[in-house]
Amino acid sequence: MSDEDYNESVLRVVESIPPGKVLTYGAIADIVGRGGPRQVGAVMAQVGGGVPWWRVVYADGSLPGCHRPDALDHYREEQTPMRAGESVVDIRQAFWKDA
DNA sequence: CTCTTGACGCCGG
DNA sequence: TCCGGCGCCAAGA
Repeated sequence: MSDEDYNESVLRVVESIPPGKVLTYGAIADIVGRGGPRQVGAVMAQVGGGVPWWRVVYADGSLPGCHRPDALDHYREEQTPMRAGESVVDIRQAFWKDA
């Protein structure tokens, strides 16, 4: 497995996330079966520009600072479950339990 | 080769 | 339930 294959695997998982749902860095790392949350984050930072990056959040549903207000627009558009009045995803409901 | 840094996560107070 | 701190893994200086 080369680095490129790893990147591709991560990107593929992110692309497979349906609208209104989200996955955590740790979950993605677990699905890919290689590296850890930090590595997934590293991949996203480098080549995550072409995928629905806003559907990837912290394990507690909070947003990485890099998502900026842009992600909020997508969430509103996709009807993503959010915590009332707070820019935080309701991980309990939004977590994509299949994969 | 060692130290720091970063799109993270879990444990304990 | 909220906060702070420690642990992890790889890349870069």
